[in-house]
Amino acid sequence: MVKRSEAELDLIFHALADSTRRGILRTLADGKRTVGELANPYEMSLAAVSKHIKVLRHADLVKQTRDGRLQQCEFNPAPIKQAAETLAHLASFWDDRLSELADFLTTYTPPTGPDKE
Amino acid sequence: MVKRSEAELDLIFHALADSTRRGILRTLADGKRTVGELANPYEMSLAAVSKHIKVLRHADLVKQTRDGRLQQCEFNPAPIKQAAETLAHLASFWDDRLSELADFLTTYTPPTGPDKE
DNA sequence: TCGACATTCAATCAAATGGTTGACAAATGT
DNA sequence: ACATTTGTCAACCATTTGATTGAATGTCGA
Repeated sequence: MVKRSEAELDLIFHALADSTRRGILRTLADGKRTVGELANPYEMSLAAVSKHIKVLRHADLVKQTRDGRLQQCEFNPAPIKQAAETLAHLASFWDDRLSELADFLTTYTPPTGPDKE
Repeated sequence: MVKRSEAELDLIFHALADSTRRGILRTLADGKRTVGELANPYEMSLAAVSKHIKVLRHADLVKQTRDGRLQQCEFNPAPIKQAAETLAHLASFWDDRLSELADFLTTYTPPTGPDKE
């Protein structure tokens, strides 16, 4: 029942509309990663990946914190809920399942990645 | 379990990343509409809305058929399934609910709109 | 057949996107 | 102090997006 603005949904869906960014999110779903670790699999420059991460941050899908000279990125699933609500409402069903979804996501804690806390 | 191409997901999420297009889909979720009916609520030109619908068609979210001199637009929820699967997988849970979702969507028939069949 | 209606197409434009490179900054190691 | 590592920023470029307007297409009704 979160009051979701259309502008937020724009940011979220736009962030998801790129396979590189979805790939980053899939990696982050497994746990925290540094920007460098996230950039490694891709052919493009580090700066390009950094910009993709910035888009994800702007959509609040990724939280980033400095850890020494590393930037630790963490998946934030909360906006996914908004996206899922939108899809669910579009299909106009499933609203009973939605509360479970919301509960799960608000209590979700990502697994720890290969990095040390 | 359908293995979907990243390119398709690009199209689907991109189509969803615009509030006008989401508005059009919400209207269509209620039943068929003509291009003109869909365009009416918006300030922008008919041509602009026509192009938005084209984007939705390209993502296979809308089917369009000619009915006399009218173009009837119909919501196709199947791609929503792919988007939902992606979100579900990102949150890495929920996979048991996914089959219900898939079943629902593949058998889904939209309600009839204010137009006559 | 003529004209009104419904929609698309074509040309155009400003703004946003996604990529590059090089300069910069912050933390660490020697 | 100085160089290295890690990442961001700024400038630049090509392409795409989202909008407009006006012409073109197709269909119906008189």
